[in-house]
Amino acid sequence: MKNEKNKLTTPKQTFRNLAAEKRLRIEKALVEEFAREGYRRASLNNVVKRLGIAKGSLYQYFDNKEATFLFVFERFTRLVKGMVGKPTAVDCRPDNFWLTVRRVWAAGILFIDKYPAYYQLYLNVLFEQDIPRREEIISRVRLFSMEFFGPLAAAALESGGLRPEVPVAVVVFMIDAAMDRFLQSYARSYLDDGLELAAADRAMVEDKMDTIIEALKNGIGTDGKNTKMGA
Amino acid sequence: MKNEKNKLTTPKQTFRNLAAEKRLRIEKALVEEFAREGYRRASLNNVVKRLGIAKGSLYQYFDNKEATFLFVFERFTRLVKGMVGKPTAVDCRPDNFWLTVRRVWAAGILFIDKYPAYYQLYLNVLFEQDIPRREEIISRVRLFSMEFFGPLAAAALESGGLRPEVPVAVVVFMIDAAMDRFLQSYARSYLDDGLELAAADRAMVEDKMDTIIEALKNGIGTDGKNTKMGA
DNA sequence: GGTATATATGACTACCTGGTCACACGATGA
DNA sequence: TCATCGTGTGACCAGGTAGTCATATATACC
Repeated sequence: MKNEKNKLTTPKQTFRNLAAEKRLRIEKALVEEFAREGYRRASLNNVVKRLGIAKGSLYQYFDNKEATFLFVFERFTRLVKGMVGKPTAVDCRPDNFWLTVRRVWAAGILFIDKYPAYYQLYLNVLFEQDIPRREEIISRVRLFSMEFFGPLAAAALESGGLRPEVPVAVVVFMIDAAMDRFLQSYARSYLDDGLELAAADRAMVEDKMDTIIEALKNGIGTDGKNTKMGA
Repeated sequence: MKNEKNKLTTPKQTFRNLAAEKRLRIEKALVEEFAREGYRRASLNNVVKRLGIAKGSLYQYFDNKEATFLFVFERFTRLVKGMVGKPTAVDCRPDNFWLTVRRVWAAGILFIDKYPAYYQLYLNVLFEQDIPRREEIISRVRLFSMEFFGPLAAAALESGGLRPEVPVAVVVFMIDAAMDRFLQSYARSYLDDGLELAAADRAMVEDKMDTIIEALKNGIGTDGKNTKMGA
């Protein structure tokens, strides 16, 4: 996990020679365009127009449209790993599994607040077809969550923190499903079914999150009370 | 709920005069195109080319691209309500809440098997921007599920089938989140995190579904055993 | 100054899109 | 035979796209 050399793409030298300020301005314009329009519909004409630079310049920075996209997506994965990796690296011993879940979840909310365009970009990637190197791209994020929660859940199961009759894959599935849907509802109000996250303030959002985590933990039904105690 | 007159759109008379066989051929070509490409990128040029008819003909059947899309989406909602409405209308008394959940869920799986292109179309609608009359369209399906499960869950809560400290909105949220993610994983293997639904046969898929429903009911944790009994 | 190199430019191409429209076709009825 | 009418046609239009390239400009070194 140390070799960061397996990049998706590298901008041209010309781009790397640019002043940091200009580089950031270009990156921002690109991510905004891809976030708003998705990959296919995004227009580099539009990007250069808003940036006030010539079309040819952009092609001196990147080989083609695909390269611009892979560049901003690479930045996205870095931002994600920076925000999710940190709060969980502190203490992720198996006995506080749910604390970790809560922290990752909260980090997701924070990420959306801080980088809404990047999250939008990610959603577009998830559900648009013909994205360049799609499988590779998605697996970089999805499998990150899977590889992250998987071992954690396995350890929690081992130490009796999870019901033994529920397979680890199902545990990860349910947490991921609830978290993803929650964050999607948070970021895109029209996907909200009744939680009304868009209208809620920070404290209310975290409160709803906690309610859901509790419901994941304890279940929402009453008629299946055969909770076997593990270890 | 009886007046079916509030249609999204109506094709032109010319289309309605067509032989049923040709109508179906056109509908099939349209839904396939929208499923594969989403709304914006879908090409009517492509559709007429594959159908072997002239561009002008299509515009004698529909006013514009938007009308073709709304037409196929309308068919989708009808198909959905036909498949989900039926198995649940049989007996949806509050005491078999989980049975209803299971039936709707299974109907979803069946729908994907039977009309994969229509489901794909739906996913595209969910996550693409600038879809014509988007909010109206999404609410027709999303709220269908919400308005359907909401009262059902409220009744189940009333009769003691659900834990009283979990709000109805959270119950609906969790079931919807798990079900949606499950169906998405089933339909699009690249969204599958570890359930491996694409490689599973019918019995295995239903088995995994049941495991998840059980986990929703009873929870996946062991440390929160304060299950109050309601009524 | 001069020269070489790196960067900026925008008109241009080739191609695609949704939509239009003048016309062709064929059947029906007088 | 002529006229009408519903239907089928595809060249055409305006406008969009990704990508190119000869040219202009700025910078750096001598």
